[in-house]
Amino acid sequence: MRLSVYFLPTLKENPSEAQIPSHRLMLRAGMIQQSSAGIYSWLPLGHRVLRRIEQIVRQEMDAAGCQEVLMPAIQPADLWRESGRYDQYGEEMLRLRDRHERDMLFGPTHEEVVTDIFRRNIKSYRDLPKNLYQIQWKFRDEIRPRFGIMRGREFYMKDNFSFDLDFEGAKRSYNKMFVAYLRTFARMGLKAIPMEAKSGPIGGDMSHEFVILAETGESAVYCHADYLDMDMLAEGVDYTQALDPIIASWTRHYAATDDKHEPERFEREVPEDKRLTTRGIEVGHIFYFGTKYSKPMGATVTTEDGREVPVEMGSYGIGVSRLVGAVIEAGHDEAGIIWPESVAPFRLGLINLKIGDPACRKASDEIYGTLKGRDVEILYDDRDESAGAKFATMDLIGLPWQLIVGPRGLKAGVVELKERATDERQELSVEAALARFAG
RNA sequence: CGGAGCGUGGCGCAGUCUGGUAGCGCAUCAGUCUGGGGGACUGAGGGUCGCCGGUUCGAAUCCGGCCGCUCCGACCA
Repeated sequence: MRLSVYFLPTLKENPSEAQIPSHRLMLRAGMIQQSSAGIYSWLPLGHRVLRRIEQIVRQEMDAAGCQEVLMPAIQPADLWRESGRYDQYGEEMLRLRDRHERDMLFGPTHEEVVTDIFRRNIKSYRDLPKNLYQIQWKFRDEIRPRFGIMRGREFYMKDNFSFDLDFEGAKRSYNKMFVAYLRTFARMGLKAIPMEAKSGPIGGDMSHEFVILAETGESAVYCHADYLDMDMLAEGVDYTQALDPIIASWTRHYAATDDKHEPERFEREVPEDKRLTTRGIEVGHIFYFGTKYSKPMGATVTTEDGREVPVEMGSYGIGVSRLVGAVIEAGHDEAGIIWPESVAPFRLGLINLKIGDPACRKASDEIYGTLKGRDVEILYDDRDESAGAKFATMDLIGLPWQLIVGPRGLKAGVVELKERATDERQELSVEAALARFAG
């Protein structure tokens, strides 16, 4: 992509409403634009990141044996009356009425819809387990949206639902999601720590929130510092193998969010020098809820011995749009964003320092043409701007690599490669640079 | 929802107290010089001062109502 034609409305100054780095930088880097309170448009750069994160989530869901569906955003109120949640769900639910005076709602979540799909199609234990997921926009009319897309009213979410015959099966599904989440966040370069969370109506220990530690996070968290040093499981996982050892190692220490925190237990179980009290960003939540919806909605299956039982369910959510902010909170400096390669909007930024110089132009065009031809995601700053402006823009949008073509270097037959995260620079020939990225 | 603020060219702000020609920086456009960290100069365009009503000879400024947005708290991916 040539920057001269790319829609990238960057800001030099900090917008006054943005309080936290991710919000500030997303606005300054032209990734998002507010439409109304808690509702944003995603501009090209932001949209690319959103898509990349979405794709990682999708791949890991698929790898864990989930199947993608897409449920309606607008749901009938009757379904919610069946589960008993229509009256119970508060003002966060956006309620609508269609032209026939039917009560509708913009889905804040999809347990009812997915349970309805299940009950209409699955009747036998032989069709279990099943695990369906979707990635789509939700709307929750939050009292106070804030921090840009971190707490929007409209947000992009992956949610999935497991269906099993019995508790043992449900636990297996839960564990799969637990591991899938560890992998998903690790691939984005995030340290997400599974923390005990409010367990809801069923009780037990089958509810975890995955939390990125960050001072700007919304919730207070308490955990054992050793979690920070643990390998985030970047290598492959065989979901047919027992997952208990992985679960065990990730639950062996104390880690809890504010509403589940037990100070006495924290002090008893965690040595003083290992007690970490900080704040965190919740990016995922996994949850076992048994027959809470299947029972009232009549989602039953027939067992091997002919009994009819409500299906055991769990639900699992990842805040996809929130992750964009979380990745920025985890990776930025004074100059701007620092993307991990896995989610970067482009892998490489090419800077032609001197537009008026024929040699610079020729070398830059050649590099751009070659890499683009080999499907390298490259953003080429071919604007007629000063060198400083180009450096500033490139640092702001945070692409992992910058390839700098200037008259000084070209005279010596080299271009400069800069790594955004470390600011390490090396000079190399054009050929070497091409090989480095097209190889 | 309780508390606190803000709304003036695209962005950041001044002007409002004390009514009287709408202003600054950045951005934009044209041109020239530049070109290794948001460069310089010259010129230009762009604003019903959130909306409605009131007071007044005259309202960005005073009064009333409404709308929008932000921040702090209780809820949430």
